[in-house]
Amino acid sequence: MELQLQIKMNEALFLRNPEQTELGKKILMHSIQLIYKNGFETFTFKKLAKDIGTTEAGIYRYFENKHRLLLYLVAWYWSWLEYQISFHTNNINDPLIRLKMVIKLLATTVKDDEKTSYVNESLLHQIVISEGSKAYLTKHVSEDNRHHFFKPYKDLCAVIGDLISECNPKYKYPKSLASTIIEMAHFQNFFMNNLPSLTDFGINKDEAKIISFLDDLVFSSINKI
Amino acid sequence: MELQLQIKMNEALFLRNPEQTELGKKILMHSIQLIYKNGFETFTFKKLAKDIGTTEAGIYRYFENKHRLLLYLVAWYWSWLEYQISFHTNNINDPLIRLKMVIKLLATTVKDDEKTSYVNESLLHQIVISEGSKAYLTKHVSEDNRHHFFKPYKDLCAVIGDLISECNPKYKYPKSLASTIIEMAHFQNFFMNNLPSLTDFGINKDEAKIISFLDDLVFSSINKI
DNA sequence: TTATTAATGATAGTATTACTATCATTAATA
DNA sequence: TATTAATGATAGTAATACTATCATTAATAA
Repeated sequence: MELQLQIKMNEALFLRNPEQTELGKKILMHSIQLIYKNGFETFTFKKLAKDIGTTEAGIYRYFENKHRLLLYLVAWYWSWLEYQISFHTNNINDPLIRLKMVIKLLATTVKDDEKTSYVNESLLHQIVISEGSKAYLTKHVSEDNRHHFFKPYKDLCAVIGDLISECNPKYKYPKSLASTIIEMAHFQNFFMNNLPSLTDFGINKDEAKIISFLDDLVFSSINKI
Repeated sequence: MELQLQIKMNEALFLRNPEQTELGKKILMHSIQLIYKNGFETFTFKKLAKDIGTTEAGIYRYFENKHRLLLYLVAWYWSWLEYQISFHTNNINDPLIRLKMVIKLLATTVKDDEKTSYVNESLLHQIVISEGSKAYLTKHVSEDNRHHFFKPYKDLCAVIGDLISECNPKYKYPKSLASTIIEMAHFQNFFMNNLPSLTDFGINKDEAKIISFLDDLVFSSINKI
């Protein structure tokens, strides 16, 4: 069985749909590799063009600028993750077990998904950890929000928030707890690998411990009477 | 009584000590204003120089580049906050009350501190909320860490972690919980003001609710048996 | 008092970044 | 066969991120 997964992206994110052409797919594939390797700050369209074997102008036909490309990649990731969550929590009735699964999916290193040929989810996951917050930590966050560029992130947060409310309808901060889980799944990973003294996982760098921490955090909060 | 507060900064952060000259103090004062106003991305030494009435080269004599200046400002902020914490928790014996005070100090909008003439803590607090993570979310985080540029942040985290352990010696994740509190005090504030659907405080934008959320999160976690 | 040093000002220059514009070529479709 | 869509090739511009040089001024030491 060979499946192909296509994620419907907000069309305002790009000038030309990168998923519909060979060059577009190359832009996605190589930008993920380059940003993963050298970070978003030093990433330029010129370097990307050289890497692909096209010209700078060629890239600009797809994305207005590198920030839009980052928004695209990050939005793609959150959409993909929401799909993963709905896939893996399907048929599980107990919301507590579903929530546990969500935490696991958020905090576990991702393997490359064969269903998406031009996106390496494993690298993209690392990019979202290191660069994801830069998507919204800008002066134009409200404008970008008006364009619905953060919809996949907000949708995911809403899904998790609803799940938390399902576990405990009386819990007062489901959305904030949801965004806390999402952010901390990534920040604790980044800290563990780069500033380990900010975590309790520095010695063996075991992501299972991040999951335990988040489980403890979440279920302590919502299991109270 | 007129006091002057001087924070001892890591000398590797600057080329020439900005606190020791008039121009240096202007650089700190005006960079805070400019970054607050336009964000770190569009902030340049050229604009800063023009704002101050000096030349670009003049700024470069103090800071190697704008990222070092950001590191300086953020490090300054965390040092200042640790001082605030030690000041406000002095004479409080109960670690639970001390921890509550810490959360309050982390999550409360800061007023300008008269004791530091050339740093507007209120604006700096907003900068740390919006730009603080960019200090370490880089490819050179390990190198910067080797230079001890994050020491004030790590020190603060250690102080809070120790306080958590004092509240409950059996709690397994004091450092991770500490970094979670610090980050979330800021992220929930940013979300509340810019992407309110990611929080439960969107309607009235009341930072007291952020404090309640963090209190609930922390004390649920550590008060278990 | 003069000599020396430290800090600043003024100016110039370079490589890179972040784009925009134009025109020719090729491939796909009508 | 004509038309359109996508790409390639090239050029150019303003801004960014620096580095270098030399003159001037202010503070301090001999």
